[in-house]
Amino acid sequence: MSAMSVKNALEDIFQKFLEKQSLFKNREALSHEYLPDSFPHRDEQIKFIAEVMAPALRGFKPSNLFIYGKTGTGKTAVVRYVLSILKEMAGNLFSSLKTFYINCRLVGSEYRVYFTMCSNLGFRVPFTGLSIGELFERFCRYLDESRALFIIVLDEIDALVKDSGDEILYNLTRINEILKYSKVSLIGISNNLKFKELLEPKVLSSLSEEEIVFRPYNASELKDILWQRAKLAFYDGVVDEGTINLCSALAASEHGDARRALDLLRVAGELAEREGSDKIYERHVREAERRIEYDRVMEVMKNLPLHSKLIMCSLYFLEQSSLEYSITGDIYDVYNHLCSLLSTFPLTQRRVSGLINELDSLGLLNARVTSFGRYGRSKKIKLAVEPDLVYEVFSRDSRLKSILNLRLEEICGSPKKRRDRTG
DNA sequence: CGTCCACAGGAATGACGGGCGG
DNA sequence: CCGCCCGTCATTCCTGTGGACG
Repeated sequence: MSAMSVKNALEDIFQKFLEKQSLFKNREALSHEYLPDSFPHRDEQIKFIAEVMAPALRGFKPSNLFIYGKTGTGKTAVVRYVLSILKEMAGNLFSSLKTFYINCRLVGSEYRVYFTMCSNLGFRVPFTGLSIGELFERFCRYLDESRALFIIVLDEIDALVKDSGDEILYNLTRINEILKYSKVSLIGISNNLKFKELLEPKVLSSLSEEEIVFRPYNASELKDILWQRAKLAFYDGVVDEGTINLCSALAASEHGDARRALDLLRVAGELAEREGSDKIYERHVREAERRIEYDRVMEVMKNLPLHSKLIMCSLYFLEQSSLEYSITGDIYDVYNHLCSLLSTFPLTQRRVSGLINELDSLGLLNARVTSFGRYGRSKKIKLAVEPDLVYEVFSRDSRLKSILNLRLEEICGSPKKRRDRTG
């Protein structure tokens, strides 16, 4: 193709884009960060949280609050909304009310939580190097110097506790005993209920002086939410009843995740727009569903460390055999062979077992412990994604593409005798 | 009913790179 | 520069275990 015709083609694309009426009036209204000014079906929760937090307006410390509910049930949005109004009103009064919002999954460790809060206060601390005790003392000092009422929101708090323990919560719940001029109140947000079992009773009772549950939305509630946003996001006539119904139904079947529903609608809108359609049809929603999953898996797999990739590869090979599922030992065998093909030192089985669990929680494979009686106890493992996807991602990896076209027998030498596991 | 497989998964420990304060 | 502590990843050693088989 000559340079000229490339240019023409591009101009054509841009021209068509300009001529086309966009379907979106305001794309932002469907994004995760968008804070609407009303929350359908969350009146009760809003009222409750507001009542718990209200004492802050008079400078009293609100009770600690513990919130749980699955992803996409509006916990984060509602809390942020209530706090933003609260701060607004506090600003009109005397009071120095400050809030921290920490997403524990992103922040990750006790140290980094304190670090983040210190930074938000405008104090510079080394981002590593201090002992936690030292950092905590400084943090307390800064809080006291600020002479304010602090509300600390710890979102996805279960992630923090799961790999850092509940020490940080213990410290934060008794921080008021240390502070002279400031007060701290905590809001913990958790995705799963079982989180409570990980806490010591003392911490738990202190953290959840008040407690509230966000139930998943059902399909009809999701519909209301989607309509609210769709009217903001799209021009009239772009979405119809059928589109909204389908999005809500799909999201409702996955534990009523509103975020999911909004994603579906947004991506479906983008697909429809790109196609030049004047409205969103069912096929766009269906395609959006595939697309979202595809993107997610691609993104996660692409960024996997080498050995996790090798584990995925091993499973990919094993699934080409007639076995109904694989177990840890199978994977470790193949994995070992792959390592020697790539002249890499294999990790221990203990570590591989751990990595398999991590891949499971990433949703790339399904692993569940099963007893085979006389034949031991292991994990039944299956791919949770399309094998073609595995192939596609790894064929772009310079280290892996050389082995990806091998067959199982070529890797393990003679086909290993395998116990019958069908049925 | 006990045995024993093939691991699970906890705990302790270590290597390593980063970054402090002195 | 040193000594210390951090988080992360990995190893080593370990005890625990559901249930088919004998």
